[in-house]
Amino acid sequence: MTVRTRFAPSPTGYMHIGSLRTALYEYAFAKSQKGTFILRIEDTDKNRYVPGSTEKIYEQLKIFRLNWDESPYIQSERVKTDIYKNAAEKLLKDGHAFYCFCKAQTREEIKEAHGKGVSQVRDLNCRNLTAEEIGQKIAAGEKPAIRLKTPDSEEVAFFDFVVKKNIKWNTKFVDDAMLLKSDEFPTYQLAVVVDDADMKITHVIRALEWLPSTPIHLLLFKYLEYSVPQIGHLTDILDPEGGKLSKRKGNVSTEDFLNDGYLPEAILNFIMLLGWAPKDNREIFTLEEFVEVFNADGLQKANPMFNKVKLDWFDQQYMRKLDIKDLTNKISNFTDKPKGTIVKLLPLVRERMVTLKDFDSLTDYFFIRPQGHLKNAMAQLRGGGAVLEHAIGVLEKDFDGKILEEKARAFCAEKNIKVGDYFMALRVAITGKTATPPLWDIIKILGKEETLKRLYDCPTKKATT
RNA sequence: GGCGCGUUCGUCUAGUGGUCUAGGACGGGGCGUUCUCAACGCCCAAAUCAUCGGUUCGAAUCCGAUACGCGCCA
Repeated sequence: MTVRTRFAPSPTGYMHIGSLRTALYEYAFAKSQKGTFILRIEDTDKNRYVPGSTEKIYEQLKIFRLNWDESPYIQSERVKTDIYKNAAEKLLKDGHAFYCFCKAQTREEIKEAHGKGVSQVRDLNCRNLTAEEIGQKIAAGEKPAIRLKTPDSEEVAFFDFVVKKNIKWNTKFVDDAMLLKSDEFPTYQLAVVVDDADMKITHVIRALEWLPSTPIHLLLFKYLEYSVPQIGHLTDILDPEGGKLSKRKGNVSTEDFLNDGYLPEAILNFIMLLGWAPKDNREIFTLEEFVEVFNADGLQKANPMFNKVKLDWFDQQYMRKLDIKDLTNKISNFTDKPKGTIVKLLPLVRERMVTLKDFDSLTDYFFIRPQGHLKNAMAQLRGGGAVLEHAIGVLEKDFDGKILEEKARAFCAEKNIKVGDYFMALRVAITGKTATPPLWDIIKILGKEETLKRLYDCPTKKATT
């Protein structure tokens, strides 16, 4: 049997980094077994639907190269085929569901009605209505919803192939889940089961947060007479601040990271290892390599914490792998500088960049002459003024890196100053910074005229004292 | 509150009864190279394997309880 996995996001605005990871594992699981990976948009919850987000999901998956097979399945369109309604009616007919006429309640209302601490699992109002009562209500124009008639005390269980454990529940703790709303739209619970069966999904891989609704699905699979797929639950990514990774604590959407200048390959590689590990400590994987080595055994069961510092490291690794042309193109999305300029300065800064965004801040001194703060910096350097005068003398005569180096060393030896101090004085005078690429590389690009102008503009006299 | 899942260096993890004085990576510290930074090379610190109890000749590895974390329901 061919493996079929699905990525089933809800279009609620953006692609969460955790969703991307789920998609990645689903993709890798299918592809590693020459299987099929499909995409299903779960958009039956009209309240949570955000226009444009379906397109965003397509776009993001493409950026990360998680290409799905078959055309995407859209639940709101499938509603029109009555597939969910038919399933709900079958359950009704077989006595596994009941009509519910209760008004939809908000969380707050339910809380108030039942008091805190009381878990209301059974629907007492409508579960036991007689056929006659139901008939009257419908005749009176009331639109019923359909809910699952959960058995009172049965055991439901399944083997989680990720957690590698048998997990079971007593149905007395499983609620009478809403299946079909009064507008005939299915809830997540019904739609997911009907679709996984209809699309012949062999392996359901989803986040741990769905584990508690699994007993409902298990009952539905049974009552609808579908065969149950393998089910496995993935860890949730935790925020270093505590709790699940959430929007208000920082970046969570894949777009956020992309906009911050991280390369898709780096993000993907980082995500791979947040919840899955190989046996051999290897860390760098392209998507293809990952598919090659991926297996469910390496999936973790403890929630990992999102550690941005490691992401930075991955980004640096991938940035170095790019050739100048690719890197230039990518950087040009994050700076106003023309590509010609980027190409020229890139060799000086590429080892120093962590993200694509860093180009501007690492090269700003090429475009902005160092200003007032320079005085302070200069004053701290012993003999700074004399150094600058010396350097000016050398550069005016010979604009050459080798000669500058030689003469600087000779000068330092004679005046008994450190070579490091000499170049630091020059560095600060020319760039206004204490950390830069090797000085001559910068001077060469600035040119003789600009370099000398910057040196002349320094408050050498004051700094000498 | 109820139900469920989890727990190895700060973080991601290797480890599936003796080979573990617990390995790797990120981060941190140090040294080297060096005009600074970065990069690179070498080295170091860092886990009583959550705790307690049990099984066993022997446990990070098996079992139980507790604690803590995370989630779901409402």
